Amino acid sequence: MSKPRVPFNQSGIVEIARVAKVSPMTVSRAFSGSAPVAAKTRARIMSVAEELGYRPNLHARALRGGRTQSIGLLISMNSTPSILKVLRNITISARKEEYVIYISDHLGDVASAEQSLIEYLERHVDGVIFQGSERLLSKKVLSLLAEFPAVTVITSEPADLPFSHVVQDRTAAIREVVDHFYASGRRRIRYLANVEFNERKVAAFLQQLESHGLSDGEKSILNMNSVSDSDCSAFVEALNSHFPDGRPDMDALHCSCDEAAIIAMSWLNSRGIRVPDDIAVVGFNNITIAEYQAVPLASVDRREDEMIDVVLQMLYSRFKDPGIPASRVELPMKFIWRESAGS
Amino acid sequence: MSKPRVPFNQSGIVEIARVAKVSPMTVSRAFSGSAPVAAKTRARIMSVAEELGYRPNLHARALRGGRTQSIGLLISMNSTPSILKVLRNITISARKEEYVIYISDHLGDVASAEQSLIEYLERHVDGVIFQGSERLLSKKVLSLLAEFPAVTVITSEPADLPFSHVVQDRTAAIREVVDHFYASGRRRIRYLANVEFNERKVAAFLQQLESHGLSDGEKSILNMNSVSDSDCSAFVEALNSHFPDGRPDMDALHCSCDEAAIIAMSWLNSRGIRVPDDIAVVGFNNITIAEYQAVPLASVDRREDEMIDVVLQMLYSRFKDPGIPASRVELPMKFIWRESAGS
DNA sequence: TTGAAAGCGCTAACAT
DNA sequence: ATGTTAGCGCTTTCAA
Repeated sequence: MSKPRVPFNQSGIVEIARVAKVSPMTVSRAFSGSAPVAAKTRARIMSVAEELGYRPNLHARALRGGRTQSIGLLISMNSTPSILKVLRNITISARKEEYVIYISDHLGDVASAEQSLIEYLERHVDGVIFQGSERLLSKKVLSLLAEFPAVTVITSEPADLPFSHVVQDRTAAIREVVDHFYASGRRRIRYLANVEFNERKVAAFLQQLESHGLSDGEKSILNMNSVSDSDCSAFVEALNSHFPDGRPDMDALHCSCDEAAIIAMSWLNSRGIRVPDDIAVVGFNNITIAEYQAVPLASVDRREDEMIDVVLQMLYSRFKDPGIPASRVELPMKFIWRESAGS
Repeated sequence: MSKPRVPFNQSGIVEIARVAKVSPMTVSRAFSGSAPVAAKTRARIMSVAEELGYRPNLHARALRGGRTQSIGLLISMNSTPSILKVLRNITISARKEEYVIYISDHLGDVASAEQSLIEYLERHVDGVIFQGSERLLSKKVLSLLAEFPAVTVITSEPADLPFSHVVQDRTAAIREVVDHFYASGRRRIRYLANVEFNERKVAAFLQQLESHGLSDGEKSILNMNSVSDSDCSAFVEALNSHFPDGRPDMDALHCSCDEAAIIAMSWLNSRGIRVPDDIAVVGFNNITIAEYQAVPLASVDRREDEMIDVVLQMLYSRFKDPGIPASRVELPMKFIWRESAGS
């Protein structure tokens, strides 16, 4: 934590002013355009600035009380790989609007989320994009969020939030999957998921089974210990432990992520079980290679592209007019049929 | 761009000092520990701060000339999906050390990289992590990088850089792949890649073929128009256009990414061609599901975990001691054998 | 152990 | 069109 003896900015506005023989204020105006400056003066200022390698100090601007042109992202990078696309698109779009992006992972943990938000507050970001489950929206987190000039929340559970938010409902798609299985004559339908992390999805699945009179109950759920979608060994272990004899008692399998589904298809294939003839398989998240598996994998599309557009629009419109009321957009995920789902 | 009439910090150090009836300096000292403060005074200050909801203004600190506790990341998020793990690990590790992360995508473009670096300079980040090909390291970019107190570069081409850097050499692994194919009796070895984006990899591949006296020359390269690893339709198109009759004239195929390899395996499989018996396949990047394909996919591991450790260590050690000389660590990627590569 | 003064770089507001 | 003043919140330096 040593402090540099030399000031950061060897040539600030004051220095330019001195060399160009004008007042600092005129230099400031020449850069910001906040008031007219004689063309000749401006030219002189610019050439001096150029020569001196002037670079504005954004902290001074921020201290003075203006916008910081920065957005804080608080997300989990341990969920879907598709979060990378989200990140990239937000970064690129924000940069076009001259915003800089801070990134932080809340680790699925309230304390961690709070800490990041406090950090963002101390850095006076203009806005925050928060993605996480309802569980993370503690009272404290909500009150911290309320301190930002602009907030957009991305969540999968319909909540009643005082902020603009996008709801990526997953349950409708899960119901679509169950309905599809049912309509094509499947009756022993199973769901492979980490029950702890997927409470709502599991509940929706079970509920939809019941609506068709298929109440195998807990037997329908194949629990697994995966922590993230890239936790492939957990998927294999789950299959092995649920079906130690390699003869699964089911005719349809929905998985909570495509990675699990792909691995399930391999697992079945190597045991002489045909997909979709013997067992239909549907994944989740619609990762790019799903479509290109030996048997194209049906999945559920998150509609991330639409989501990103909406999120950024929400944020930018609040930047423009802090007075507009919080809005809410629903972007339910969509079942994407492909061969693996069967007829 | 409206300016708030109300100052950001409703209760800064000055306000606390007023209420606690001490000087601002004492409050500052109570927080920073830069000088002893009577226990009783400190307690009073802390309780007032708590009550007032004090939150330090990091811009004021930065303006004063100290560290900003921030690191700028300049990378491409459009290359490997494994960049997400890199991002996540850097973010988490940096947070433990009380650094905040800025993220920016250079889009593979020099102008864009320059702009991001200037932005980071204006925000006085303590350090920069740059990942990109040698092509991006223009004179201007290098001189901008030189302005930061700490820089770490991640590159795949051995370069002579004045900064600490990690070299992720890919060519050694490609040579290993070719050698393996050759050793197992394959003689019609092909490489599926975007030639434009993979010049060095292609060169290494061709060179190694020649070293074995296998000079099919340009015929060995199956060019494709993919822009990124998730560009799956490009992979299919490439296969279709190179082998319109569905009877590929080869016995071994190396692909520039695992996604392409997985798709190639499906493509071959659906044409009755067996992997690895008829054609051996090796991917690149060792994505998590590679191992779990119907035929486990051989690949090349990037050693990202090791890389991240080294990169952060380089940065942190320079934070501690700005005087230490730039270092360089080589982490050549490694061929990972699995069934798809054949005996 | 505490306080007073000064200034980091910038710009709103009020002169001229 | 340009200049002057003042202050954002913090911490270094010097003084008590």
